[in-house]
Amino acid sequence: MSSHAHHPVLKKNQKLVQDVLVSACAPLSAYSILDVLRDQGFRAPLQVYRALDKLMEFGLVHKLESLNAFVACTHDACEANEPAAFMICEECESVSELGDTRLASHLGKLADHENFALKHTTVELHGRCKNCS
Amino acid sequence: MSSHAHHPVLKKNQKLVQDVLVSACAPLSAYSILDVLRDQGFRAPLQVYRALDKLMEFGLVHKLESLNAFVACTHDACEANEPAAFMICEECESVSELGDTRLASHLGKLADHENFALKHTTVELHGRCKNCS
DNA sequence: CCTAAAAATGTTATGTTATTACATATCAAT
DNA sequence: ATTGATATGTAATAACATAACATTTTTAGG
Ligand SMILES: [Zn+2]
Ligand SMILES: [Zn+2]
Ligand SMILES: [Zn+2]
Ligand SMILES: [Zn+2]
Repeated sequence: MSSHAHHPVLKKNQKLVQDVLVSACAPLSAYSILDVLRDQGFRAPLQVYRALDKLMEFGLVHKLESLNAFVACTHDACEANEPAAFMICEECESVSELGDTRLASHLGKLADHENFALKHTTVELHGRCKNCS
Repeated sequence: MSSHAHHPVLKKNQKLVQDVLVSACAPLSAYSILDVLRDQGFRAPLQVYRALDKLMEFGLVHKLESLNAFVACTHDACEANEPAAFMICEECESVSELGDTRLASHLGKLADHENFALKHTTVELHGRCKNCS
């Protein structure tokens, strides 16, 4: 009974990758995911990357560009190009995803002001989380 | 007669890499820089990466995490952890570096609010620039 | 149901980005 | 000159990502 857009039923590999990311307590590289899924029959990186591409398309997974790693979306699933921000703790590797409307709007204005047609934003904050201070 | 902090004299390799980036009209990967500098005696990636590390430390170069590529700073040289934002055109590959004080302050507040000790920010906006629309 | 097109998967090889490890050279301060 | 710190040279390897092609599964029409 979600009030949100309907997302396609996940295929076998997509579901496996998604489950790994949801269970993880930190962002995982594609190759880490591959290692976890060897028991389930995964053999090659492409199996992971293809699943990740779809999951990102569905807004269920995000890539952290500054880590070359992936996390499950902690919102109900971000819309395709909705800008999110990530706070990444360098101590405990925890990541929290922020859906900050004002940040999104600020970035939108910034782009507008330069006549820049914004398609996608990457916002990643590195530092120390509350627990690690 | 700059009013800014004094930056160290660049070493030979650092100067070579810096010159390549300043001349470039788009972000360059480390391996592209290596190719350009083969004539000047560069042989291995590490020569480039070491120079880049120092240049980034000095605030003279920034890494675009979403491209795995590097650009020369277009400000007088960013302070170590000063947050900058980059607008990256997916059509012409041009990059413009924005020093937006309000964005920086907004990200600072966002972090404070979560008791997050902010060390470094990555803000990269992808889309189409003014000229390409 | 049958079939054709589209999407997903399997597999191998390769391309691209970044670091480890260790040797040598240069520089700066006693 | 001696010493310690920084910078450089080089080879090998690790880590991240895609190309190309074959096969299977899913989906939608007839
Ligand atoms: Zn999300
Ligand atoms: Zn932490
Ligand atoms: Zn800068
Ligand atoms: Zn452009």
